[in-house]
Amino acid sequence: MKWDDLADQPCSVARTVAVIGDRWTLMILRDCFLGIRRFEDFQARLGISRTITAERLKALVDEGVLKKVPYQDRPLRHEYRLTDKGLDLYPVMMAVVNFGDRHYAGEAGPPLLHRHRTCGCDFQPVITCSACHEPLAAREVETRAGPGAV
Amino acid sequence: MKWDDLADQPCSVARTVAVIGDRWTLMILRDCFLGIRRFEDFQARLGISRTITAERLKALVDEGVLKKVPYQDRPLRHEYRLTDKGLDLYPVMMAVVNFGDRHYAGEAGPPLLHRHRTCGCDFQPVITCSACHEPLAAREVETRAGPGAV
DNA sequence: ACCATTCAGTTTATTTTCTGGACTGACTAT
DNA sequence: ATAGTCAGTCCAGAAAATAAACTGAATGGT
Repeated sequence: MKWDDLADQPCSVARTVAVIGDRWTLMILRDCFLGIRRFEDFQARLGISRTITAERLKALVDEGVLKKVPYQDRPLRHEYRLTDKGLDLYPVMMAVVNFGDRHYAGEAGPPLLHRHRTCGCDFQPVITCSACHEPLAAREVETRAGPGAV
Repeated sequence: MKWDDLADQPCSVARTVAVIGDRWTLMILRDCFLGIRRFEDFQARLGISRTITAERLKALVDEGVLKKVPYQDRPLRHEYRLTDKGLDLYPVMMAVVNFGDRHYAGEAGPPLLHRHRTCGCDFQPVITCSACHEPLAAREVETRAGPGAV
């Protein structure tokens, strides 16, 4: 299978992975959620080739995950910001962070802490059921074909 | 930067992405959560080269996300199962699925439904704050250096 | 005994992608 | 005039992915 064919599968994972399922794309998104906006900053922080930085940013813009917003004229320059669709990736990011914190944090603890402004506490993300609001475990879930199945 | 250098960064996203941040690895994990266990089944479902299937499965085993369990002798054959560490990736998967359902489901609706056995309802995953149990929004969160920072 | 089939890979040659480094172009600051 | 900033593009070589064939251990049929 080719990478682009993923987007055509009747699977929400495949369709999403076709967009964000790439090491550098995920790292770019991490930086976006940390407030990075400019090409040179992505480039410097990631330490990857400029070609890939440019290509991945363009792909994310084409997908509607990021948008280019001008921040100066003469010379005209743009910065990259998360769209509402991009912000919807926050749960994915937090789930990834949480996994890293659990399994790869050193003895010192996690490299970053997250504070919930609303309640003022440092937190871990907890995934819950939209129906009963209880935390979800993989083994408690049954999957079956939905309306959009082939 | 090289791919392997990611794992050495003081960042939980980078460390996790070093393990799962690859299109085919994510697709393999999707299948694991759907109950696929055997090499030939992964291979057939994904339609990717056998080389990559073998290499990715091996990497996931080396990382402790999957384990090889013999299911017959003569000839000795193994199947791949999620470890407890692998099951910890469930929130990541569900977050990815949820994003796909929101943004890439056709008019018919999502291709798969998830039912919470505990409460009996179809659900969407909701990410909440471990402290106040309210749903989390990206804009309500502040990030700062934690104990494991450089 | 012989041949086909299953399963889990490995090998190989070719195609695709990624990399580092140099370069472009519009402008500002000294 | 010269250097510097920013956002890229271009290029040749290196690395990774691909399809397709092959290996090897065993079973099942005739």
